Amino acid sequence: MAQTVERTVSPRRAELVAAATRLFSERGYHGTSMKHLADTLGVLKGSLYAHIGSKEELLYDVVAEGAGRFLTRANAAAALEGSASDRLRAFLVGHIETAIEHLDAATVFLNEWRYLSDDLRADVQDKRDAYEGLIRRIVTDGISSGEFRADADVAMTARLVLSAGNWVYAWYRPGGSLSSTEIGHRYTELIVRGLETNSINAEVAK
Amino acid sequence: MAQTVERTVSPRRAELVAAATRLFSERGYHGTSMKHLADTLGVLKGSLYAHIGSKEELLYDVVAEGAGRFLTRANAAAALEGSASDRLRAFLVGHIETAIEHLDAATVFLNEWRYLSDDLRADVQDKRDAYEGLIRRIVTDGISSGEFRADADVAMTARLVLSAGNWVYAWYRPGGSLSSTEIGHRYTELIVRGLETNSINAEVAK
DNA sequence: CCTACCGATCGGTAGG
DNA sequence: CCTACCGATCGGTAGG
Repeated sequence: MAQTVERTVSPRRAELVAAATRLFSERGYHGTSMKHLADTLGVLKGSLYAHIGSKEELLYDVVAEGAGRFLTRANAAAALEGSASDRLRAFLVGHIETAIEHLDAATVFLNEWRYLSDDLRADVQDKRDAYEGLIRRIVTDGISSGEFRADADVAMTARLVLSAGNWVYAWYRPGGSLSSTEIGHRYTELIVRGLETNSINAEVAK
Repeated sequence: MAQTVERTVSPRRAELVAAATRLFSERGYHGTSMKHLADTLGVLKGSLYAHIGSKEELLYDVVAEGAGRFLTRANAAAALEGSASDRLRAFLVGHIETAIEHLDAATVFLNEWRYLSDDLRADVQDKRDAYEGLIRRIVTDGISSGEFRADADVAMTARLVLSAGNWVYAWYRPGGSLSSTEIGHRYTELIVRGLETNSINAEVAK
């Protein structure tokens, strides 16, 4: 009782999850074998089962870790005081920063979660629904406050924000000229202000 | 020489490609076995090789067919006479109609193309680049004509359009209340006109 | 973490 | 399109 209990996942398991994040991202869940994973860690595949129960458990770990990161950032953005467009910007910037800082985890989260079995997939679906609820709420608030146009389509606006954020993994490559923060800002400008000229927003903007 | 030459792919091969489109979409390329495909068609897996050379050839067929559909519609949109926003709308509506009418093919095209070997993948990449070039051109034209704001970011705007279109497969389910055409229109409105109030666009719009 | 192994399945082929 | 088969690999386990 004097010693702190080892409640953290074993470091070896964490290495396994890290390797799985990498390989599942590059080759897909079904395209990655346990032997592949084992080779990466320098052990034989049978040895992996000292740390995990199954390959699917590993996928769930990677996906849940990704989902958790996105949700944490989004909750922070939604809780900000400030205008709806401030919160929308914080939400999208946070999403894109997360996606880029953890590109492999984001890729697996977005592409491979559908291969989870029913129970685990339902768990992830709940998190995705909660996530979408946060951005919808921000849009709704902006309409209530008069900041966004009254006839704005909440569902479609929320989806456009998510589409911008969720597609980043597909085109972003490290070393680009724009930072993740800058990418988020530009998308937000586009969505909030639109493209057309003849808008007084152009003059209002700094 | 009197008979027309059988130049069309054999109907059996077409059925195979159709089955592959379905299964690769649901389970992924690596998650679909040749036995699986064969079961769907009611034959033994060895028999499939009378129609194809390899499993990868099948993936390429599905992906190339999807890419072709998108490109055809996009070329038509880009060739329209009319304002840049008209062409942007036609581009996005065409993309979304194509994605929804051929949801499985679109899903495979977007998610599984990366598992093609280098040569075939490069071929698909070229088509993707051409596609992105078309929408960038439309945005550039809109800036030149003064229709879009002069400080618009061409690359980011084009990416936002593609993000909206490419993410549809991830959330759209048949039986929704919006038609594919309507979805395309609403996204286009959002991108072109923006969300904020205090825009004279609100009054200008019909 | 290794040795040694399990039954099942993988993509693909030869020959008819 | 079937029969019959190929070597390789799959996820996973028992026992140490």
